[in-house]
Amino acid sequence: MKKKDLTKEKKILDATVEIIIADGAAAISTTKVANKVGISQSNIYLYFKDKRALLDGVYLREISRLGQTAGMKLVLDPNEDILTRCFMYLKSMYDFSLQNPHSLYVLEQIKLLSKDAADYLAQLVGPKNPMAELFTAGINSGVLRQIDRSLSMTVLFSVIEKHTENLQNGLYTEADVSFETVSRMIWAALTVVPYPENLLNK
Amino acid sequence: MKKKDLTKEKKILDATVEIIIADGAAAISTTKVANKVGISQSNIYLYFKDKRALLDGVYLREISRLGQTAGMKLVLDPNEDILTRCFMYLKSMYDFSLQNPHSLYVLEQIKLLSKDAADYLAQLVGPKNPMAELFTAGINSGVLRQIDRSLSMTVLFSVIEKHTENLQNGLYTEADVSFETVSRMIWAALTVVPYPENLLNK
Amino acid sequence: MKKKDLTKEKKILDATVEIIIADGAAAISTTKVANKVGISQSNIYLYFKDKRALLDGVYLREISRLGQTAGMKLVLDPNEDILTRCFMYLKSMYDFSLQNPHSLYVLEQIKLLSKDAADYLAQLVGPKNPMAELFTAGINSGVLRQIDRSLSMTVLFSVIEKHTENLQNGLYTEADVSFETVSRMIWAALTVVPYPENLLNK
Amino acid sequence: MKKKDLTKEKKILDATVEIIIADGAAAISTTKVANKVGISQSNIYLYFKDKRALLDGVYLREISRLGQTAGMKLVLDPNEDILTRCFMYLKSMYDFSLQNPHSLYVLEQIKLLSKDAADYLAQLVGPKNPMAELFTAGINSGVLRQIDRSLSMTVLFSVIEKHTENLQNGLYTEADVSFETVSRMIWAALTVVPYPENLLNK
DNA sequence: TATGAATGAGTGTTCATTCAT
DNA sequence: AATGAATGAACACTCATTCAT
Repeated sequence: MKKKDLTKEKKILDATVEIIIADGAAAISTTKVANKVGISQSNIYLYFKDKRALLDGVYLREISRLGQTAGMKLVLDPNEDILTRCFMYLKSMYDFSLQNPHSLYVLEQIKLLSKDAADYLAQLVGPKNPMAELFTAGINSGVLRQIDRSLSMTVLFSVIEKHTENLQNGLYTEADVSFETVSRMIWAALTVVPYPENLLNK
Repeated sequence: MKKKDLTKEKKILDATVEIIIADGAAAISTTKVANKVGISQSNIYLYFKDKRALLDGVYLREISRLGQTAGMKLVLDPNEDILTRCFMYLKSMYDFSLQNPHSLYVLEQIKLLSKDAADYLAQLVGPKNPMAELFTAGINSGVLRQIDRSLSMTVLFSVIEKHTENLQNGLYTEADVSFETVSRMIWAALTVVPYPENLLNK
Repeated sequence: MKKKDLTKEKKILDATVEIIIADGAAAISTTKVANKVGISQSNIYLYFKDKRALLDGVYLREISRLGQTAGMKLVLDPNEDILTRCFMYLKSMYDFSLQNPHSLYVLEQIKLLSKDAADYLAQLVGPKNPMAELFTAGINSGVLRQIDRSLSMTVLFSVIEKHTENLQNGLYTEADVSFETVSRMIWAALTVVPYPENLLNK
Repeated sequence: MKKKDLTKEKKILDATVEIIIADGAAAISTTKVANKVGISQSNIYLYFKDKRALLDGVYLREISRLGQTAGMKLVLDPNEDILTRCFMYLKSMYDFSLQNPHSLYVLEQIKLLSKDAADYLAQLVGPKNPMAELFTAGINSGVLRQIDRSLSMTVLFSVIEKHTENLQNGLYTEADVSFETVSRMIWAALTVVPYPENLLNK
């Protein structure tokens, strides 16, 4: 169970993601993943003890990717003012999604497969999450709408994911539906303050 | 493939829905469904030619349930003013979801299982849909936000679904998070006009 | 199990034959036959107690059709001279096959499905068969080759069947490969006497 | 799909052939084959990707066996005179069939099961087949009867197959019906020249 | 570290057959 | 005479997982 060859582990995760994108998470099988990587099926079990562990691997990598997004540093900086942090969070997510057009979809697909979806989401939205504190602060400072955080998160993620999907499918271009348009909508849902025009080109 | 025993067909659909709720759409198998109904597995094929047809059956029943919601008549009435119609649409969906707490989840699960999700969604959001006209009118009359309809729909459905789920899971009660709270959030995202306070208790 | 409606029985047999021709005997199923006839599946069991009985029905009808061929009267007439009877048998089979291009194929396909093929063939070539006597006489009178009858029959049937199949498939036309050509070949295999030119246009 | 254990693959093919011989090709099922070999059913899919591939495997092995028959070298030698080559072909087939009493039957059964029989036959009788050239030469040199090759092949194969079957069934012995007897019959059907007595004991 | 071999449980689907109406 | 409903057995095929090498 020692994972020496990190390259191989990465290849396996990549292949899994490819399959999710192409056929959905329900279509994942160790056979298909192994074929895609070009290794033997049983080899996968050296890197992941389970199919479950494989899915977890994909999920966690995607989550951590999301956490390492550039703008995140600013978002988590407690010295920055709340409104800016909130807006930058929105912008970071948007940028991240356009740069990793399949990330949110992959996350959703994996959640779909697990009944214990709540457990997973917990790692993202859960109480231990650094984001929780931002939300609390946001509400307390009168920026964010006073509503359960899960609903705000839902708006944020579902709109950005749908928008990304639309762009991928060529339904429209970013010229037609810009960041400003999308973020105004999300901002209206999440906050009770005017859209921060000044932050737009920051 | 004649379906005399409508009771049985209903039972099969019900069992399928139960499984989706309990374990997700990916967990559906004809065997499980049959066991739940208490019939032989092959019997299912007398009522549904395919597993696909079974899923379609579940999907369509849920969709039609949604379309028959009380408030829908008002929503589709072209003599009513646009703002009222939009608000009533939102309210109808909200009420429907609370009364059928699993409907939206079931619909989403089935959509996520099918790659041809677009085809399905089409029946709901598609151009032939009577809702499309409401949206166009809503935008033209300056009530709705000028943004691709799919994004507005996403906000509407995902928030209501999440809210319903939260209530189901006992995360909070309707006293904590009321229709007004939720609808204000959605309204802010969907429209560019003030929340119609007067329609609240209509 | 009373077979009142002879029309229906015929329709079932016809449908079965159609399926054999299209997809082979292995593809026969009561469902397919019933669908083709436009009756319910269980209805078939009123006319045939078994799938086996259905196949038998097809087989026997085809066999009896073969026995009722015009030229057969002459063949079985013991007053006619042996050489003529032999030639007419060959000609009868040839004509029959061209007029019923699927008959021999159907018979072969049904035999394929039964291990007890020998039992079936028996009805055709067996000792009780009137043809047996013709063969014995043919050999005794020095017309037919002294060889086990089954081998002669094999040449006769397999060549005619293949020829019919070739014509059906458009591999060549009767202008290219005439009765004379084919019958000369068969005649050479079956007999030890010259080809009866005079009987050709009889 | 790598096949290291050639023994196992062979065993599977052998079991399949046994079933064909006992019950006909239509009776083949992966379960039966697996049971006969004494392995789990799914194991078969490690050696053959398909049931189709399994049948192909049986077919091709039988075909190649046929091609490797001793006398074949002489048959294909273009320096040998045509009449000898033709006779040796006949003799090779005869010897092969008696030594592999089920080969021709197995081949026929598999062909009958496939609608695409033509494709299969092609490998045996097809235009790319070295035998095709022998036939053309045979006709041009005035040895073979001027008739479509498929008809000649039919006589050759069906008679030898039937003869082999008769011997197997104990209908008669080789003392009763010798190679000479059978080959004279086939020779008469295939050629327009006298039987080559001198080649008999070669 | 990697693989080929193996398997048992499970998949959706078709089938021949029976029976009450 | 005809049918809809029902079923158990069989089918080809896929899967996650294990193990010896």
